[in-house]
Amino acid sequence: MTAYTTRYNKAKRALFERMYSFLNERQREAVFTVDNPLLVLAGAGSGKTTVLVHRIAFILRYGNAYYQNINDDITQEEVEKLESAMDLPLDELPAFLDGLAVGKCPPWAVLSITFTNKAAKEMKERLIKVVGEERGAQDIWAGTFHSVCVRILRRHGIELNIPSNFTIYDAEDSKRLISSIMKDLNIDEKILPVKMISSLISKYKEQLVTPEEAVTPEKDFKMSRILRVYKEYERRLSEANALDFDDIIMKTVQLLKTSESVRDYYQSRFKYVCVDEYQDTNHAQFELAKLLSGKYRNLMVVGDDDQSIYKFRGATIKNILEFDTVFSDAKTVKLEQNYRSTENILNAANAVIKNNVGRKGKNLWTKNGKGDAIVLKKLDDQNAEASYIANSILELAKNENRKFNEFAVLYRMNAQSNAIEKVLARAGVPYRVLGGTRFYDRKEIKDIMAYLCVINNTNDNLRLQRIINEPKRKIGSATLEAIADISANDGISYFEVISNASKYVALAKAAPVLTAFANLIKQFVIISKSETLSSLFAKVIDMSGYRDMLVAAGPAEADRVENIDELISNAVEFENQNDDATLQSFLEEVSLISDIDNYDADADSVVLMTIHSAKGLEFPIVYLPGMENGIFPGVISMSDNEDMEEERRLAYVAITRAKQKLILSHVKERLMFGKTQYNQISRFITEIPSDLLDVQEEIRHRNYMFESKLTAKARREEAISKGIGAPNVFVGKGSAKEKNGDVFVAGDTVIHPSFGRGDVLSARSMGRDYLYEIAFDNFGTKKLMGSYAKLKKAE
DNA sequence: CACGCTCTGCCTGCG
DNA sequence: GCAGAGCGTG
Repeated sequence: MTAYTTRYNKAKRALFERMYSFLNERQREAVFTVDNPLLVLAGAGSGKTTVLVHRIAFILRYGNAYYQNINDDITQEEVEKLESAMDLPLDELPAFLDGLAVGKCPPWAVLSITFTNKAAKEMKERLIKVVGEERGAQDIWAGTFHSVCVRILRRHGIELNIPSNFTIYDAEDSKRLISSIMKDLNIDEKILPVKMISSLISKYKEQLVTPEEAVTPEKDFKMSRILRVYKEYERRLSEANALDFDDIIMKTVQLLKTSESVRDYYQSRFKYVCVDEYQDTNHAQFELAKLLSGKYRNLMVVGDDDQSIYKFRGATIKNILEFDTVFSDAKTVKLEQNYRSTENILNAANAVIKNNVGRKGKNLWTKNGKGDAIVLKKLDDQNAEASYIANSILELAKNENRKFNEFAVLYRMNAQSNAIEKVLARAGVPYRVLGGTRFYDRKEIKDIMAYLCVINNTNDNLRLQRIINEPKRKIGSATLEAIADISANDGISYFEVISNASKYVALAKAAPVLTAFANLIKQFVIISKSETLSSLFAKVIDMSGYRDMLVAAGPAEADRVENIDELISNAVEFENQNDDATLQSFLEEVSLISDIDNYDADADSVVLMTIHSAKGLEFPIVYLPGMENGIFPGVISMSDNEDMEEERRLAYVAITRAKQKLILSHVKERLMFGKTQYNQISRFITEIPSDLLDVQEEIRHRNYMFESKLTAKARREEAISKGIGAPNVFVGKGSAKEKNGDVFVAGDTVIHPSFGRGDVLSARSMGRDYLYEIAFDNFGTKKLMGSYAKLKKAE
């Protein structure tokens, strides 16, 4: 080693630091730390995704070039060449540094795991930008925990006796299954609620505990019954060739633990593993990450213990708090500079979160300047609160020339959205609601999906049971019980039983209808093999009689008809986007998507969602209604200290979503679940130093709905001038829709053929139609679908 | 077996 | 305030 070697290594680092001068020092450290376990504690808005993306790009291009010292003999000439490179133009540096790469890694050897599809998609897009397609950005495995595991299980699950065409049961399916098991085992749902059992089973699976491994105190009667349900639940899942969401992780862990060849395959493949939102991982996910990175041990986890808000579904903050104990050679990097919010907003967030005991401790700071004071508004009731938000949005849109997509209204629970939605509609503010009932959770969609699941996998007894009498086919509970008995005795699926219904004495009476149903499904199976997805969907909807059933129900079910049609358009879309649009791949994609994945930040409308859904997002202006004890923090968490800390972390997440303005509000009385509550101001507000707050009160002691200084006509014109046209954009799948007939907005006066004159209170886009709430002069307020109502404009 | 009535319970929710 | 489950009746 010559004297030049030290100088050489130093110059090399200086060059990399220069190349990454757009990052701060902490961020650079995380990017350059490539080998061994790494924990990045990334505060809200600290550029965590930037670090993840650039670190992967760095690994692919330069390997461990920054920290790997050169020990060979270095000549004076070589040192000087390196040192003079400091004068190179910045855009020539990356190519120059290629010569210094050490142990760079192929893209397919990098695995990046996130929680949501949205995060995975964003990650992929940014990788393509930074890494570039020519460097194989496409080949990086970037997916959610579930998509990664499903991929592994489809390919290797057979080693655990999981056939590759398994179906996935969502939370509702799994509750139905539990409920039917409890009936069979004669367990009273009033003593042991389904909800409780399902969450216990989920907890076991998150802890990787099988029913056999679960230990119960001898005399614990309840526990022993729960375990009996768990055992039977497992049996029926495997009989139906189905996995629930927890299984997807648990079985993958089991597979990696038991099969040496599968474990070797993945461990040798993944040289680098990154896990985002690590604070949200549960025990099973921790084991999975540990297993997948088990050979090279280059596991990087990124998270923020202060943003851990999913304890209730099994996330354990322990994973992050104990990371450096489990991996004793782990390095920890803290990102505390915030690039998102103003100082006032950050100070408020810091002041709230510092009341938590169980945390690593971090203090966010920013160079963004103080910014506006945080507004704290007190109002009469939830309607006044909603009106205030609507007025405030219109005012800021006008005075500060804000676009509607700069605003977000974040609430603790979905039930709060109703009052706000109504008023926004009246005020002509375009908005979208995320969350609540997902498109694929709607009954009619789940029914049609159940048909498709049975067509794909006739062993799926649960889905078969769901649709066998939907629409009505005169197959009642007595027949179903007989089918279940035969199925259990002969060890064959429900479908096999009904296919041979005439063979069984117990089914003699129902045999004709059962055979007809079995033939219908068999026909669908044939169609599924010869025709396109969309044509299969259309035939299922029509030939099953499902559409006729809805149409016969009249206008009340009009929106359901729209939804099943929307499902067909989704199939068409899916065909356009995928070369191999099989039924199996469609079902899989659908079972792994969520609403937030459809959030489109570019659409110009105010967005309403829960604080949970908003994690990872940011908005210039954020409203937080319902800052009241009993709402936020929620009533259930008020008695438990750990739950209270989770609520406080949720408050921290909520506050740190805001970039420029934060508006908190609370009300004197609130109508909720049909009851009036009188809540005190949220304890989290009292934790914010008062000098950060601009306290305003607007108490009128009277019932109060949206009042605008603008007339309905002026509001509408304003809305149209802003390019909104029709007032609201519907939830969920956001494809542009053709509307038939005249379209009305809140404030219009219309004539209905039988109800006469009325005023449109709200208009809501539903599929290709509109749902109007109309106050008729003589018939009261009614909700009508535009295409059925035959409305005419009055004037 | 289907329909309509009453009763209940309801936070947050990844995939 | 609303949806889904349970129950009684035709």
